[in-house]
Amino acid sequence: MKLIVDRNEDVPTAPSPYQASCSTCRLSSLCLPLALEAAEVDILDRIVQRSKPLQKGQHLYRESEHFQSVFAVRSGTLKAYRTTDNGREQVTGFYFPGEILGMDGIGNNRHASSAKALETAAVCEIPFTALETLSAKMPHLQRHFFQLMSREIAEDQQLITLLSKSSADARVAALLVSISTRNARRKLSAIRFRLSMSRVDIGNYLGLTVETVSRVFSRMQKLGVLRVENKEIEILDRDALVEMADA
Amino acid sequence: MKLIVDRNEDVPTAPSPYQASCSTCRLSSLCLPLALEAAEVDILDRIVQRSKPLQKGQHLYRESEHFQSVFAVRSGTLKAYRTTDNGREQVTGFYFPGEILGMDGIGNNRHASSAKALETAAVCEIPFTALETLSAKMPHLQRHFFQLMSREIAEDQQLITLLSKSSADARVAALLVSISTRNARRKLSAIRFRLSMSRVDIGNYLGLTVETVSRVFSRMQKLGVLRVENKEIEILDRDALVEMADA
DNA sequence: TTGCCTTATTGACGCAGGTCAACGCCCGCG
DNA sequence: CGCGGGCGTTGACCTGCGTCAATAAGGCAA
Repeated sequence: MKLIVDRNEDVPTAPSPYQASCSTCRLSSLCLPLALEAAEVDILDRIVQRSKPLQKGQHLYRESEHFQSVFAVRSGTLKAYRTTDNGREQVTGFYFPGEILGMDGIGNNRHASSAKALETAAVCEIPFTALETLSAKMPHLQRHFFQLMSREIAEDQQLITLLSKSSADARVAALLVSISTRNARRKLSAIRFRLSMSRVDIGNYLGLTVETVSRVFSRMQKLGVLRVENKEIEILDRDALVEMADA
Repeated sequence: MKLIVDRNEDVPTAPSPYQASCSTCRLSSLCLPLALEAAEVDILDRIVQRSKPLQKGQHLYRESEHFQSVFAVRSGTLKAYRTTDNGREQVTGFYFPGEILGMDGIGNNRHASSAKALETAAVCEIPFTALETLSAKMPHLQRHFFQLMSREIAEDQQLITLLSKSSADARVAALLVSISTRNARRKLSAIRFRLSMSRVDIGNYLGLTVETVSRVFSRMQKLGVLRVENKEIEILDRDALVEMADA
């Protein structure tokens, strides 16, 4: 019985602006504005909606809901997941600040996955029809959005390869390298960070059980590759980790 | 030493037209023209290039090659695959007539995978910059292409789920159901067809060994779900197959 | 602070599917 | 038309990871 919690899971629709604009956003160099000129950013800015932060556990959207917007993460982390016919969950991705999610909903006007905040998180909502209209007028934007979608495809293919061919050690190593790299892009430490997702989520994403994930962490710690303290991770030997990731 | 074969693997660049136009193509209802009006199809037509068919084993493009075009399959089957750092191959998809491949190359102007003909195959080449230009002018086309990419993402996510959560039986069942459904879309038999890919390719795609694929086929045959005769497949109990696909 | 509940770790054991090996059957080539 | 090499099937055995279970360690509520 999670009635109380469920009641709390709706997406907030507060209208007030929570941040000035894309042009002042410190993530603009990684996000949608990336390829745009100042004047264009201002126009983009007008269609972007900002709302009050999501609390941990709140949904941004749910699978099979009507698709209307894609979202850029401003702060916090979200996970995307889908529910299989037989009721199990599959985490399909983790999204960090500067990254775009929701693009899997364009194809059928329905979200193909659900998105949930793993911690308090703020997002920018980008109504898709407006983005389309704008894209037709701004070639850079159109191109950039095609590229973002293409990269999502390429990343999914990498995950497919990982799931299809790699050992438990390699999978965990690959995830850690990925998080480390993405942190670096955001000018955060590539060697020390806090995992915002649970072991269950990690296991689910990587096609492993919690127990296996836990054992891999322990093993890597014993080998001196990592220091693990609950959710805090320190990468002691990045080369070894990269090595493990493709074994 | 496969020198002779390799010399034969280059993409043909013959200039002569191998088919009249998109408007007369019997696949136009599934392919890019899908969302377009007659006049628009004619314009699209002008950028599409047709060339001489690929022979079995020939590459359409190779991983990390400069990206220039996406391709629509006109006849035959192709497989897309990537090579991992440690040299193994991962098949990321099979492409049948009416389907588009190569979209994973847009992100970095480099093909993220290789594509190879599994049998004699004809494709239409769609130069991407021209497609972009056209998209900016034809909202239907832009929208349709966004949708195609989005669906590719959603399909990859389904494969991720399959690889992450399903048994060998379920994986094979899911592939057969997928082929069956796609055949139906093309007005071909959904219950009897010829597998254009080898058992190795199937196993590779599904994250299984050849031996396991073979055993699953035998098992399904014994259960009366399939009739397997070399590459010829007959689905005897589609419901059972669908059932198995999400177990 | 205490207490409860969720999350993580560790161990013992079993099994689905990988590995290794042998063999049969297509099919293309001479 | 016969022969050779890849492709597919089947069997026997092995192993990495899942499963089950017990315990520990956070973390949030009151």
